[in-house]
Amino acid sequence: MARAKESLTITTPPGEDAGDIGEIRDIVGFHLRLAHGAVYRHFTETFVDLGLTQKQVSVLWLVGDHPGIAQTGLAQRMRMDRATTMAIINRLEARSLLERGKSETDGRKQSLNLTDDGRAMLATAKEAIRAHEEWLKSRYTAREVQLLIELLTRLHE
Amino acid sequence: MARAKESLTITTPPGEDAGDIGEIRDIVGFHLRLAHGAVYRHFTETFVDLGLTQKQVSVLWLVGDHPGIAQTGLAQRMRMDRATTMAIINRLEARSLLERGKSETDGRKQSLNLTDDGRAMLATAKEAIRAHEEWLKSRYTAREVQLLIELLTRLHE
DNA sequence: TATTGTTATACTCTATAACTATA
DNA sequence: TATAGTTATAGAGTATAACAATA
Repeated sequence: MARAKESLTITTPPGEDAGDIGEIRDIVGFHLRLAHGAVYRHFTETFVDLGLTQKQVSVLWLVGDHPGIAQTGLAQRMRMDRATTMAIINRLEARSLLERGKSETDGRKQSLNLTDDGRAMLATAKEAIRAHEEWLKSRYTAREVQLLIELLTRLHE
Repeated sequence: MARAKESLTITTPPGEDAGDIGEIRDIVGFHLRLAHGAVYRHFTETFVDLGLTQKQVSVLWLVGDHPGIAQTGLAQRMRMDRATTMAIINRLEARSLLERGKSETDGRKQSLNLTDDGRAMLATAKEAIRAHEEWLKSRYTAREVQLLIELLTRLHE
């Protein structure tokens, strides 16, 4: 396992005990967090006019693709718990972008659907996503994009 | 550009307008967010006993590697603004894991250093990080790990 | 003027716990 | 008993704005 590659400044600082596992630059989780943060910031800039967050766009998109989906269905696809899902659905419903209905097959479940405003918003959001993704993909070849998606998928599947 | 690969259920749902840019599964940002979330959750489980977050561990690590670093130095390395950095430093200082001092060369800057408790905590945290990283890397070959780091680095450099 | 630290403020995400209604 | 939704609560990260001290 490669380590201490391209060290920035100090490799063995004073006061370092045992348990040294190398440079922070060798930690995958560190790069994942920085990369996520960078993409999150660019996303926020792109979407500041629409007033939508990453999560909200994902929910709109999934509800658009799966009309009548229940909140638990969303939670599973987005790896969120019920309370977090509630908070996001509440905000989108308050803005009249989607609406809750009762499921016909299971009285416990909700049936989520986009409103006309929600569909229009989703179409606009997808255009913004396209620009955002172009910015993101501009640093990769098409093959590298596929590779990155495959590697990332292994982390959340 | 490949699209509509391994579609889950509905590929062309009713009510879909123009501006369709493909499946949400083709969006790099979507996978990046899910992957980050999965790693974040595992990290939280690993660190629940220590009571440290990703950001807090990263800050301890960087301060340990760069004794006397200023808050702006931390902010640059972690891509945070000053206010966010303050909030994290405040929590760590309140737990006596690091301490603020005045810089000798620039009266505006702070000089951050770990306390003895902070060094001990960092050593423990690095052990936990090692286990966390092994869990993460278990799904990759060594070459894929290097590749993933390189691809992620292009997003935040 | 620019930089650094600080404080105040606000929003989002995340998670836990407890409650209600339904299966 | 288990599942789905709901509500309340809390902590953490993120960002903006305004201010004081220093360069």
